[in-house]
Amino acid sequence: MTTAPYHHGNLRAALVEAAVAAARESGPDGLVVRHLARRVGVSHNAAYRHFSDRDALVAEVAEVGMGELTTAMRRRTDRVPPGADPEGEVLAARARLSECGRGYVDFALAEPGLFRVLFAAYPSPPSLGTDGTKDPDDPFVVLNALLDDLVRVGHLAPEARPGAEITCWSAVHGFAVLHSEGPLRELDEATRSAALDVVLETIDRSYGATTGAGRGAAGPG
Amino acid sequence: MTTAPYHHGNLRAALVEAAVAAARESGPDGLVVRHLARRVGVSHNAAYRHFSDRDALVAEVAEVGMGELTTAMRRRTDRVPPGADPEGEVLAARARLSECGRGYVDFALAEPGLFRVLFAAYPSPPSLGTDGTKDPDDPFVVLNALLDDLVRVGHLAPEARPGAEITCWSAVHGFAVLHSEGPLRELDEATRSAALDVVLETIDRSYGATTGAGRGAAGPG
DNA sequence: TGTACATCAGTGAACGCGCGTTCACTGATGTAC
DNA sequence: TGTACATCAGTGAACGCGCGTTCACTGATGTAC
Repeated sequence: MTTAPYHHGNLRAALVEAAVAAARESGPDGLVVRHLARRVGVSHNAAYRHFSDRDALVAEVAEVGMGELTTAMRRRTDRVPPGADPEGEVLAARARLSECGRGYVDFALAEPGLFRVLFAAYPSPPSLGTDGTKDPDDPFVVLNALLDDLVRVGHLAPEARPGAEITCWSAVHGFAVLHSEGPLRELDEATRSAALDVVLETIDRSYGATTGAGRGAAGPG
Repeated sequence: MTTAPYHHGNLRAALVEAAVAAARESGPDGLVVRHLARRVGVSHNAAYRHFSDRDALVAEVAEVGMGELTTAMRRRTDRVPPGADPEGEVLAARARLSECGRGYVDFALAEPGLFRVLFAAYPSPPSLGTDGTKDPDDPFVVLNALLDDLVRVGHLAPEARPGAEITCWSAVHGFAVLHSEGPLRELDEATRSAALDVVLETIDRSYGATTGAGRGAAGPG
């Protein structure tokens, strides 16, 4: 057991790591500079060598969280097998949209603290629409790509495309917020899962109806 | 100008009023016992004669906010003229559901602080489903009644009724949260209004598709 | 290879602030007799 | 009608806590010569 060296060596990274852990445990309120410093074994003002502000540290945590959210979404969309024929492509595109929503909710329920930090510190509005620079780690960019796909394969009518990103985001975000730490937090797992299915089916059915594909196709998932 | 009497006379009500005003201005963080007392012209611990806790005061504010939310919803649904014939009844029921959502969003955007208090202090889950005691001031009860109507007039298939309340709530709540103090808070009024129309049309179209009423009917609103 | 020195990453103590809550107390009120 | 007294609604001071941030400082590091 060596005595602790004077220089930490990687204090900045250690602080971010501790902050992420604290955010997971307690959300934004857990991001207390003094606690993080103690957790890392350093005096409570050493953090100011690496971050100008508490806010700067929070922003870093939000960025990590954003990456994890994107990962959670992609992990699920990537599991959808690509369609073999045109009809299969339609099914795959629809499934990907639903899986994307499930990934979002999964993350919010598995990491409520990180999820709250994300939206407490969310930067100015993300790139809306499909033009402008696209940050591949922005969940909103991922969603837009899936919706474009849905138009491409002919499930969603082009006239119904504008605003679809906000509709999907709203539905899934609202579901996440209400269930993660909101009034529906006590729902049992089965009811919650069924309710999410209903949300996703409702959107899928609506989009199918814009192209007349609504009747008799397989549900999402 | 008379000198202030020793007894306030109606301190409890005055504190609640001040608390509601503070919540409107600054959300949950504005509910500081000491500030409210000063605002009412009373020493900072007099509040404890009327409220056991800060939490008790917050709960009172949440109740007032809940009432205002319900009012905002009903103000809009009540403005929808009842249908004259069966077809008109369908249109009216659909319009009422959309107006209910608009009322919810209206409130969240007009009173972001109160809205946040509402959901920070929301009690255990409200009555789910349609049975159990119904608090007429619970927004969730209002929503459930509108959805039941939609089934009654034949627009929403009975099989699609379960879970519809969570779908609608999620979509509208997510929209409200994202726009009220979330990442979409900077959107201009026209874009926002159009986006809300899209959300409501998406749900309406989906419900119409459950009974085959989807094609060619008038949109919501 | 050795040394002076600038630079950087830490430390300990303290500032200034604000909060919820409690304590012992006082002024006002209203009621029993 | 008058008075003693219980009760209630206030007050001022203080407790205990925790926070972000700053200050003057010290120990370690690495580089120019």
